[in-house]
Amino acid sequence: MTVIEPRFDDLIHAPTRLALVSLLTAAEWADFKFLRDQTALSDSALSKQLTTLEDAGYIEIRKSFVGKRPRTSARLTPAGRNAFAAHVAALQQIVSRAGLEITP
Amino acid sequence: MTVIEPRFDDLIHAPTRLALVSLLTAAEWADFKFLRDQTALSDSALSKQLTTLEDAGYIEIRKSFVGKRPRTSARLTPAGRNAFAAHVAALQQIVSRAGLEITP
DNA sequence: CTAGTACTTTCCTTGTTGGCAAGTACTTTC
DNA sequence: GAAAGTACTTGCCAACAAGGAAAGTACTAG
Repeated sequence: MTVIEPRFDDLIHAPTRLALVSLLTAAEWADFKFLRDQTALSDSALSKQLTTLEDAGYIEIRKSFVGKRPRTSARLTPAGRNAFAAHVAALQQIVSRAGLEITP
Repeated sequence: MTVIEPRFDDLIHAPTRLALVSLLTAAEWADFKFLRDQTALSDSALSKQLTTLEDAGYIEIRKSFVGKRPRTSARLTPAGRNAFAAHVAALQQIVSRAGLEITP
């Protein structure tokens, strides 16, 4: 059992990328359209954010074909999954410092 | 028992203000120096952020004197406390959608 | 050959942040 | 009593991030 050390990550913290990464933790490969619809981002905005996350090493992008149509999918890399978990731990620390109860 | 409806708050989400507000939830009145030291912000940056939070109605600023020296303190308003709780609930929703557990 | 799909890239405008420096209002020190 | 220090506040500015619009790429479909 590995201990996740809290680490606040500015790249992940930004609202749009937080949403993206959280969507990706749930799924394996998620495709462009799905991410665009879930996040309500424009094609160009999504494309840019995916590139940013890819450059950071947090996601992997796969380009395949479905029939003859191109399909772009993304999934978290282990590094991305880790960074997200570490960021969540950091948020948790902030929140618990605040003395708020969290009851799901 | 009041139910807190999740509401993502961009004003609170920004890293510096998230830190500030979380510090304020723990304390009653917190003074300028304390907040500046805990957040590692410059005087000017802190002053501006406090004004931003005050304008939003999230904090209250009190100016008093300790001996002959001025002392600026801040505390959350009920609205601020609520907004923070609602934002935390929103974050929780994002995180839980990701299938990660939060245990305080 | 024109239109459409599925993105990507460039250009540009807008908004946010923090640094730096000057300002305010006193108080303390030399 | 002039200069320096405390405790902030405000104005100006440069850096950067983010998204819209539109053109570009690379095919496929009609």
